Amino acid sequence: MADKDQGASARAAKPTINDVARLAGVSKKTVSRVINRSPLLNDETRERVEAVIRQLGYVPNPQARALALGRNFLVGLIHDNPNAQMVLNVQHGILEALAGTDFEMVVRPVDRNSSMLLDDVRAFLERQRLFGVVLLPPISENDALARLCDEVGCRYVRMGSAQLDSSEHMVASNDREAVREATAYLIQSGHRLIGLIEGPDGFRSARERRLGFEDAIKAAGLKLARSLIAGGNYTFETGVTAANRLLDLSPRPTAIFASNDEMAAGIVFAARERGISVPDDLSVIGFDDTPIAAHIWPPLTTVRWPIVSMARSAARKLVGDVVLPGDDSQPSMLPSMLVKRGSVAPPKPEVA
Amino acid sequence: MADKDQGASARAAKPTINDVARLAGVSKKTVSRVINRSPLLNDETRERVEAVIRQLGYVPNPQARALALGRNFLVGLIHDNPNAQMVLNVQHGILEALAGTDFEMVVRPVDRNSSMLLDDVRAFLERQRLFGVVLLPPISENDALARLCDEVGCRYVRMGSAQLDSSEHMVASNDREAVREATAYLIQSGHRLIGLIEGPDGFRSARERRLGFEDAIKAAGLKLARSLIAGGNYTFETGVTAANRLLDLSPRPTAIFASNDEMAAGIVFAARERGISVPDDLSVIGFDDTPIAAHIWPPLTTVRWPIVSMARSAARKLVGDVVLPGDDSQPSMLPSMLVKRGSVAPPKPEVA
DNA sequence: GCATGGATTGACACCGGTTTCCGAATATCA
DNA sequence: TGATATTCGGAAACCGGTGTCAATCCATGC
Repeated sequence: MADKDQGASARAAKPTINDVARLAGVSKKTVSRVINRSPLLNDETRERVEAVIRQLGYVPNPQARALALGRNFLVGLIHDNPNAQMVLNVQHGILEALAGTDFEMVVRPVDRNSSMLLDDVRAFLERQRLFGVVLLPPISENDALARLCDEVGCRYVRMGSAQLDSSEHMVASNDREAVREATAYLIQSGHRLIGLIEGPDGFRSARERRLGFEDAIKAAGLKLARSLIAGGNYTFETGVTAANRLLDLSPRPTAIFASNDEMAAGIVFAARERGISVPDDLSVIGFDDTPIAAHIWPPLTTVRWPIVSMARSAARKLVGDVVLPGDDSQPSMLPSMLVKRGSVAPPKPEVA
Repeated sequence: MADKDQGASARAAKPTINDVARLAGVSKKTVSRVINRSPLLNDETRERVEAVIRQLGYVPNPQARALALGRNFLVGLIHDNPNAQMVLNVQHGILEALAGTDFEMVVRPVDRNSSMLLDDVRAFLERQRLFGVVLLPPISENDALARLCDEVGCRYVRMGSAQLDSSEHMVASNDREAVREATAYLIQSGHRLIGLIEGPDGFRSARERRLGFEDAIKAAGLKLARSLIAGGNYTFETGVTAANRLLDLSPRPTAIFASNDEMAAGIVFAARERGISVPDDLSVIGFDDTPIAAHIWPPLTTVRWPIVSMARSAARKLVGDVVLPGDDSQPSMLPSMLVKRGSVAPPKPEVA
């Protein structure tokens, strides 16, 4: 009751498909064919209708299309906020891929630890009838979630650090190889006692990065000491804590690889508190190449994770069929690369 | 052509309003009344229908409702990525306010400098027929954008650093007063030569913060030296550049206030490069209280900007009428507060 | 000149809700 | 008990597109 006048009288009513049809002297269906780029359509008719569309400034109503088609034009981004910069980068990547299409992006943060996770997501997907979703790590590593998407008939693409689904449903980076390379770089710089701050249990990225680390250590014939591996949580604070544990060791490691930049920044923070100089007394390498990596002192040598490209690729995989039929060429694997900055130096002679 | 079987046969068809009506032995209209909480409805009937809804797990189709009602259930977030953490905080605030309602959030980054800005946004709003939008600073300071929203009949709420629209359309913080307080704190600590790195021209937040700075300087009877004010761009890099300019002065300022944390981090970075100790040789205060403020060394004294609360309030203002009719109680002004950490100390005697 | 057939086009039902209009049922009241 | 007011429920139209299927048109072949 008590309807509000939203100023409808002030602005012209939006033209509908019927208006276009009437002015062009064709049927609704034909206009619909023009909109949907149907190939079985006379060029002359198409042009006439398009002229009317331009003249009227007609825009098809997405809600009506969504209802008729049984699905809307929304791509969901489901994430368990791992890191603000990363989430925003992903949003940009997705929107880049969606630009110029009819699709929009809706964002859905979820709580990884909630017992309601699957129910929440199911309700979200069923209610909104999304066209598809992009799943961000770490939540993308949850197989139950992928199965749920299948079950409710929602397309999905998972982003992650390893190929944990068919290439149709996956965009991955090669974390293991990239970390092997980063660690090899430390070894090549002369380090022999190298610490690792790994990510949380159950994270695929943590596992892949740890495996890469181990690959390099083994390949160099070094000993893989259990004590040189500390656990972290991908947060700055746990980076500080883990770094303190490693820096208490004797002999002390001369270099530490952290599974992400936040924790690497924590190492630098902890080192500074103890008067340990980075990189003179301690070399540090992180992972991700978030802005913090370039903004702390010294600038962090890190592995650049191609998150924007991955997101773009993921979104294209989702809507590719519709936008560019037959374009199945989105890559499923994008390489991570070592970025050398100022946090790595050869170890001091007396330590080595 | 070439329809794909999306596994429809595998999952049960979704119940429609007709199924509910049949099972409850009532008409569609009655079910619709239950869904829309119509007051003219027998309690007994309502309960019976609700029981069936629960039993069937019925969820009204948002696309159909959107079509019938002429508006959808989407709240847009329009931003010109000022800072990842801030954008994500705003997303969380909005989604908090929207949780439990039928609304979803769609995100729309725009380019402040694009000549197509207004056309892009207009196309977006007209196409999607959004229920409403939240405008983030700095783009929220664009009056033309607000007028555009009015024009296309889209509700809007602007977030910002000053009350630049009616309270119905605005959620603001009191930046000027908060910065006055922060600067007064520096003066009270003994500083007399205080630098300012301000935000870019044309940003309302930059202006408000500068005014607060000037308020405090004048109130203390200090001289407002033009040379002590440097311009920045709200980025880390310009913070470094501006800090270098100020630190080249002789006599050198003993404290610097930066209009945001990124630039304040740039000051700390520049100081470290020059061997100037923070806070012993230089005190620094930032603004925003982003995570970087707590994660650099020393932890940054800063002004906490209540961005999450502002976003929540903004979203509630938008959908409040629908969700809680008559709830007009969302605040339009939320206070910023000084957070004291480790980057401020009294100036050294010989410098003072 | 007429049948054949591919290329175009249009009529109509339908997606799943909301709303209008009106008849029916219940409650209140004389 | 009958009349009137009030509330509730049902049929059908409508929101603005899309799918199905048949009709129409024109060129070609005999």
